[in-house]
Parts: sequence; structure tokens; C-alpha cells
Amino acid sequence: MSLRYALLALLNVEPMTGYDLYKQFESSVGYVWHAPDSQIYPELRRMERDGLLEGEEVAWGTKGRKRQYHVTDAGREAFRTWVNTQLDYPRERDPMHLKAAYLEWADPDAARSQLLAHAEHYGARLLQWQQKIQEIDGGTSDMLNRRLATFPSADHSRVAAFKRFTYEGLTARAESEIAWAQRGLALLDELYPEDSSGTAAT
Amino acid sequence: MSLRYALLALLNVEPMTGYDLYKQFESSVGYVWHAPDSQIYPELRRMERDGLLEGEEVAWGTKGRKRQYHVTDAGREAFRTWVNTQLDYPRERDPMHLKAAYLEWADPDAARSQLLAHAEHYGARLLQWQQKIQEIDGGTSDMLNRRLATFPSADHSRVAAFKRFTYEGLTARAESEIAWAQRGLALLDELYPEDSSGTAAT
DNA sequence: GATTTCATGTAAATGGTTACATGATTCG
DNA sequence: CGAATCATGTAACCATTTACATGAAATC
Repeated sequence: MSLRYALLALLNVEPMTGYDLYKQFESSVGYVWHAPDSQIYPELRRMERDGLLEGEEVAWGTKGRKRQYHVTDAGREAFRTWVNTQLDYPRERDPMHLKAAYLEWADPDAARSQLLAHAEHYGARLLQWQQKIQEIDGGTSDMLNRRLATFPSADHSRVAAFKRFTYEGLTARAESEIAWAQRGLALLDELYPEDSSGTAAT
Repeated sequence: MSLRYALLALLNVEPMTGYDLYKQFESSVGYVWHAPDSQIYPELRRMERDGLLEGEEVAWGTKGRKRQYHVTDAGREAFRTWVNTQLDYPRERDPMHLKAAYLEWADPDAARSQLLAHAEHYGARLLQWQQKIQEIDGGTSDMLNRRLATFPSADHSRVAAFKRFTYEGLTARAESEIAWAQRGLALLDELYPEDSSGTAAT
């Protein structure tokens, strides 16, 4: 259900085509919420059917056509309702932590490489999110600047602050996951001292 | 796909019925991986069909019957393969962080109550997970003790250590989420100083 | 002219949620 | 005897993933 609101959030800034939105999901918003094109196009149609968006066929080249969507009043209202409404939290479901609970079944090397991969996964995300924070601070975020243009300047600090706040949360989470993976690697060295391949070779 | 391995993990300790497993998912394992009964029963049937489990009809009372499952060699092998195999990480998809990025659209009070709810949600989980750690440390965890009984005593410290490690990761995450929500509440007070309802009431 | 990017989808499968349905057994 | 718990499912729906499919426009 969040896909709908992620799309509304982007279209609140300016009208876009499905493909424009898809690219956003591959970069900026995609770092918080991902969706593939095969989910975006049908959802846009449904949102139009539900009156949240209006689509307009636009010529593209000589024979090409594309469909540009803009948010309706009902769409803006639905978005405002969403931001004001309490989420319900799904029950816990985390594959890596589930697996970690049974790591005594694993090869020490396989366990090591998975914890390393865990740290690397979140390391990569950490970099992306930190970069986003730098873009916000430096005023070089394209999307944020366009979003700011839709707000009176008195609200600009808020808009930027909440965006920064979001990425701060994600970086904190990434750091916590990395620290956890590293504690896991240390634990493996402790529990299987005979072969500490990769960690303290020689 | 992880449901299958969560079930194998539990059945590795001892044979159980669907209902036994369901109860585990409501308490112990449920704090790491949740599944409703309507997902458990059909999955057990599929696992039996795939040769990972064997089910046996057991009498229960005079007319009642129940189906007790135990893991086959193929099942143990599949589980071992799973713990040794690298997960692939899903793309980012986090409703609360998505919403946080657009909190300038929210009522300050609605924003506050949602961040408060976020902190409370993870606060409740934090307590559960910390309790699990205490059970592990105190040797009072029923499930862990039965699991330990299936391992030679040389391996006991490992089994307990990995279980503890899992919950440590989850508590760290919960703490990070709580800290984030609190930073958010402070931010709201900063951005909307006029009404700081609830936070610093006289 | 070939490759990349722009553009828009459909189809099948997977994994999960919510609601419904039923009946036996045990416990107080 | 009534309530809680034990026991096992089905059905409909929703969100998401992966794979397939097509073609125009822009760029090199």
C-alpha cells in the first residue's frame, strides 16, 4: 500500500510519466522504497481509476506517446491522510537474524562470508544514505530543490529537516547492522579458533 | 521462503504438530519470524510432498487425530544448505522512513503521536528481546534447553552464543529505532515551537 | 546502423494476510 | 456444562517479484 503514497509524494512535486517515476525509484526514493516498473505502471492506472491522479496522453516524437500524471485534489487529500495516519507495524520477519540464530549448523567459513556480506551490504547502503545527507546539507539535491520550490520559503527548513531525519535513521540502522555483523565475526573467531581464515591470516 | 527453514529449525529439535509450531510462532521464534497458522499448515504439507518432512497421524483423545511431523535426512540437508547459502537482500522498503521523509505534510500532533508510537512499538519489542537474552543467560529458555540436548555438550556454548547474538542484533536495532524516534520528537519541538503538546507540558 | 534510453505494459508465480469454517478435547 | 485450547484446514485477496514482450526516439 505504501507504493501508492510514494508515487503521490513524487507527483506532488511535479507531473511525471511512469518512466520518470521508475527512474526515481531506481535512485533517490529507491533508497527508501523500491518498486519495479512492472508494479509502477499498473498502480498508476489504478490510482487514476480511483481518482487520485489524472493522466494525460502527451506526444513524444512523431509517433511516440507517453502518459503524464498529475495529482488531483483527492490525491493530495489521500496523501495528507496517509501522513497523518498511524501505520500498523508488521510482525517481525528478518531472514538474516533468523539464520543467525542457527549458525551452529553452518560451516564457519560460510558463516564468516555471510556476516561479511551483511556488513558489506549495509556498508554500501550507508554510503548511499550518507551521500544523500550531504546533498541535502549542500543544497545539491535536485529532487529536494524542486520539492522546496513547491513550499513557501518559511517551510524550507522543515522540508529539508525531515528529509535529513529520514536518512539519519537509515544510516543509524546501517551502522547498527554493520556493528552487529562485526561482533558476529569476532564471535566466530572466538568459537572456532582453529581456522580464522580471512580475519587474522598468518 | 524463510518460513520453510524456520519450520525445519524447530522440527530439528523434536517432532511437532502444526499447532505446536503455530504456538512457537506466537512466542519464541515469532519474535524473529512470524507466520499465521493459515500459512503453516499448507507449508507443512508442501514440505512433506517435497520430502523434507514426514508426517504421521497420531491419535488424540478418542476421535481426535493430529499430524506429527519429523525432519527427514533430505530436510536436514536442505536446512544445512540454507544456513550455508548467502541470502539475497531485498531492496529497501520501509513505510515509517518513507513517511518520515514527508512529515512536513503532517499535522505536528499526528507526527508526534506517530513517532511516539514508533518508539513504543520498538520499546515493547526491546523488552521481549531483552527477556530472551536473560532466558538464554539464565538457562531458563525451554526451547534452547531442548535444542542443546540435541547437540554434544562441546557445542553448547556455540548454540547459546548464536542465539544470544541474534537477539543482541535485534535489541540494537530496536534501540536505534527508539533513539531515532526521540530525535524526531525533539526535531518537531524545534520546528513547531508554538505548540509542544505532550512533550514539555507545564 | 547499432546501441542505449525512453516508454508501457502483460503474465505467472510467490509469499503473506485476513477471514471463514469446523470440530474435538481438556479444564475449571 | 461452558469456556478455553487443541487441531486443521480453505478461500479470497493483496503486494511483490521475475520474466516476457514490444516498439519508438535519441545518441554515438
